[in-house]
Amino acid sequence: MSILSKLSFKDQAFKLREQTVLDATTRLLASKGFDLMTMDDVAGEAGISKPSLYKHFKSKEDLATEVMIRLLDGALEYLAALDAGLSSKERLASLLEWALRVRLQGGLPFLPSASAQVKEMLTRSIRYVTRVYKLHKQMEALVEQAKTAGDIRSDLPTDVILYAYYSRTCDPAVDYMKDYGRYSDDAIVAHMHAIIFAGIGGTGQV
Amino acid sequence: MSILSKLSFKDQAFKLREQTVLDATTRLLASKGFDLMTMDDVAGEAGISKPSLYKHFKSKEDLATEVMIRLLDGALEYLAALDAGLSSKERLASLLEWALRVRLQGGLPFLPSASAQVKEMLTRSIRYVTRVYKLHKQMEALVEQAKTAGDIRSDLPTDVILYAYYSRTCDPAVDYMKDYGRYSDDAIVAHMHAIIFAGIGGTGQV
DNA sequence: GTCTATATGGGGATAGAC
DNA sequence: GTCTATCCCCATATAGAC
Repeated sequence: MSILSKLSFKDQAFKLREQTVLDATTRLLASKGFDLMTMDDVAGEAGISKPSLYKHFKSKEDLATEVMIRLLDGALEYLAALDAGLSSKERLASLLEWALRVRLQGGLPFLPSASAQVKEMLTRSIRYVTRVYKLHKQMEALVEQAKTAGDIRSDLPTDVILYAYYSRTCDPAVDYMKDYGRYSDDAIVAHMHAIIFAGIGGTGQV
Repeated sequence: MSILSKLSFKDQAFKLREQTVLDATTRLLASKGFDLMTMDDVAGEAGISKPSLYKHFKSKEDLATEVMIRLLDGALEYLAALDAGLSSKERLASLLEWALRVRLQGGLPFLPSASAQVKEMLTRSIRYVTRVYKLHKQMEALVEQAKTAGDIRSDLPTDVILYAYYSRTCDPAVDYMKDYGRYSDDAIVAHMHAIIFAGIGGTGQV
């Protein structure tokens, strides 16, 4: 039974419209970024008026935060649904591939912006921080396990590995491969996988 | 003989003030980014008034573009001044270290923004594009040579290698290592070197 | 060339009708 | 709850005095 069937007809429409707005905002955040995205853009893209938009979300910051929360929920769900037989390194690789494909289809990276304002905005949201913490703890465990298995280098600190990993989801190299290199999504994912796990150095070189 | 000594006293002061403005803008672009940086910020940081600022640079875009041009000139100079005995891979590593240290000291990355607006702004400047092209050609040659020497993987396209390389100069992992990991600049440089050249995978793993 | 003071436009947010 | 029309701040850019 869908969650929607518990609600009245009007509330269903309201909830659906909310998802439409979140979808539109996701696309706009991905293409223009937080600073350049205007509430007029969002209203136009979602097909509603600006005051209606403000009935759903009390501010631009609130709206963007909800988008990021939904994205993190998606990541947590994906991670939880992974095949039980996969190794830790395979899980890391699979989640990275998921994130890259989300982004290649107009979605958002985990780290949406280097802007101090956006970072601060997100850390003010308890619901966002809770999810980041939960995901980070799971990722930490995966890296530790992969280190033990010898699939991830043990000579680099775990947090450094994770920072590098998260950063690949917003790597500008993806845009360059797509826009200038004309690579297919599959090729881009494969290249990013190679770059993060094996590096660009020749075999045996450090 | 300094270039300044060819100019009148007044022009010398003018040129020096221009460098002060560029320095201030560099710091502000690094901390706030183009969108959030205001011309009031720049004027205040440089210690002049806004109209004076506009006597030096005709627009905010012009100002930011000049900053990027000066940065690229710095990179080209650094590359040209490298010891003749260095291998191609050593040159690549050295330039990356230079770029990371510039950034760690409040400077800018090569790829200043993922914003379409900023990218378009920069590509409108012939002087900027000329320098990007010149640097890119030199980098391409270095990667090709390093591939031949077996120091860089030959199974990845050269442009993919370069996109990954450029992206490391603006990698958010650097900020995370500095802000959350409390790593020293030397440690950050070493970790970034390890990540780009050797990857995070265990030895012999791909 | 430098300043104070100001014009102009855009964008976040809302009042009030329906 | 949805819209039209509007408020108001802020940031780019400039006019005009010295």
